[in-house]
Amino acid sequence: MAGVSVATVSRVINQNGYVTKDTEQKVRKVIELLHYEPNAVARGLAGKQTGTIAFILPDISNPFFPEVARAVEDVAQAHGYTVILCNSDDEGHKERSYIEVLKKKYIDGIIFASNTMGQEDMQKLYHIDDLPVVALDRAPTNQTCSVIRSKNYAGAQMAVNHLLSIGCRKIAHIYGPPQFVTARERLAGYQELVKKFPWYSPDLMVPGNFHLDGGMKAAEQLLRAHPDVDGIFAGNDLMALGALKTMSRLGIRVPEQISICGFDGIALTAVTEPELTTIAQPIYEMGATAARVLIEKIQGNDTNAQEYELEVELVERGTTRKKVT
Amino acid sequence: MAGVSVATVSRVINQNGYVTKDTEQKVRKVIELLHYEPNAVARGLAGKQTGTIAFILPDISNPFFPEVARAVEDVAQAHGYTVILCNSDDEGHKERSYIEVLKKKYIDGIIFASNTMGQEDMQKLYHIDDLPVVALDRAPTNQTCSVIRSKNYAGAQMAVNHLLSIGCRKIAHIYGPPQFVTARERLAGYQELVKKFPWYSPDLMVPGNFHLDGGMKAAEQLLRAHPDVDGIFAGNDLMALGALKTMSRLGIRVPEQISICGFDGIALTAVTEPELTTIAQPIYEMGATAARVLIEKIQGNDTNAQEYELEVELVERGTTRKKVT
DNA sequence: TTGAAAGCGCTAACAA
DNA sequence: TTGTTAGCGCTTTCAA
Repeated sequence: MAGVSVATVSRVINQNGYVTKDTEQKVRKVIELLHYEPNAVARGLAGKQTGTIAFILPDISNPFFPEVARAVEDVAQAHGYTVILCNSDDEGHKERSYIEVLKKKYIDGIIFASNTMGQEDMQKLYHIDDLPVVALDRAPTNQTCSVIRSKNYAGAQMAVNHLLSIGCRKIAHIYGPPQFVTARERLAGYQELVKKFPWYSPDLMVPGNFHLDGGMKAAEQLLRAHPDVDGIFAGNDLMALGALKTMSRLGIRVPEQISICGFDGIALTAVTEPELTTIAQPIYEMGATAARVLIEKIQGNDTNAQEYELEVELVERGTTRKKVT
Repeated sequence: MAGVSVATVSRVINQNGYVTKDTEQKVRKVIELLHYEPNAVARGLAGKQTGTIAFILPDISNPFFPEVARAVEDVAQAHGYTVILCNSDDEGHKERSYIEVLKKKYIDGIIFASNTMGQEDMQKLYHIDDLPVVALDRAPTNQTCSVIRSKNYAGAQMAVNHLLSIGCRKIAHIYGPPQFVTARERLAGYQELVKKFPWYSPDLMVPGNFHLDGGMKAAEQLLRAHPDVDGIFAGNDLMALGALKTMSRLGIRVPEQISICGFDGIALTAVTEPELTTIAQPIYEMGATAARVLIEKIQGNDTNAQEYELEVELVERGTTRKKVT
């Protein structure tokens, strides 16, 4: 110790315990002088907090997630945390193996955007009750896990209402894999609103896979069965873009002949021409909120689970336009 | 120790030092029994290796990077490493602050895809000579840093040759920010090949920003100055997509009136209609190679810097088509 | 071949 | 208010 003391330094650095202004000054000076940097790993060992959180998602290549990841990292960074990225491909065994590794590394908390395991599994199997967890888009089943979601049901209805309002008279829906809550909610929102119409028919709802190709195929199938469809609400933007592609290939004009509305609000919706009308989730905000909530939990405030339901917004663009009749 | 020994366990786990088959068996059994999991943080403290690498990139929201990140994470994961994600926005101070944090955390190595600092800075300022580093897309200036790149110059010429071969007779180039080597190399490749033609003119090269809007504006500007351009080679896919958008807005048919070729091979090139012809880099492969090389360095083999130059490939799609004359 | 013990660098309880 | 010291859980000499 160039100055005088020993682990009073610790007190200075952590700003806890009693220290005289005087000695504090001294210590800080020496710290400065020596370019001293506390060793994070040692602190981790001693304090069981590493200033690291993990973000487990299905696949960072899926265009929805980079923006979320960016938000998570931004907020984490701002609070002095570092984030570990984990691609689970929605496979349970990958999630599990990540969790094991992460726990060994004294991770401080986890943000889950991957859907495989029920919360119960997580708790039971991995004893992460103690570990702060926040989830994106799934129902909370335990007390320690907060959830960030957005208004899928209401959003779906906004989409349908928008299509109705511009004059569509037969609206179909391409829905995502039913194992995702988001897909189910959006489907339900559509169905509820639409079932009262005379043109309603269950096979106006066709399954997709939340990807481009799924949207393309679903749209083809749809048009074969219902050539008179004049509006499509897709369960996410990727499938909507797929549908748009199919239209383009079949020589069907959008929005003149068929209007298309997506869901998510990913950046890609602005690259096509016409640009895609969509129900935009506050994607960045969702990631940022998740990180914020997680960090608050880690730091001890706000222990109980909460559900945050963010607003969605209709972004009207080229793939939908008022019909001139 | 439930079995018999003490830190022989360490030897067993790390498979080093002498241990009898017999005691090894015993130890393993107890490990199994107790569900013992070595504590990674403690190992980190003791051994100065944490099994964690960092991936510093400009922005994970930029569509080029998710696929790289995915590759890095896949390979890391396969080798028992965990990856920390860092968005630098190409700002030096962010890179620096990350490096500081990462060093404190005993990170084992860094993959750099961010371009701000010269290697010299990195070495001089942050003493990361000891730390294994591999860079994506930049010239190596020091001995310890390997570089992964792809054939930008040759790729640019493939693009131009392709446009020539389908009958384009006046080919423009939208180039990226000159501070990026990749942008400079692609520009050089274009220029070298094109300067011998009578139609060549320096203002056929217009600047873009590697983003969609930059491509859109550049294309507008270009067409104003040279309405007779019939081929555009953009420095990356995003700008090419921007150019495509501009064409679509101006009612110019692609590929009939103007052909467009991009560079990178990102997934987005398949969402538009027509789909974008592009010079595809092996994006995933680049990330995977970076991770592989880094891990090899970390593990001691292969200490010296190498340059890996990966092949690119022409992916012919809808935005270019043989002119019928 | 195995055990004892000294760290790795920091935090926190306990004395002083 | 500050110093001592015992861990945190593992690796690694050095002896035995």
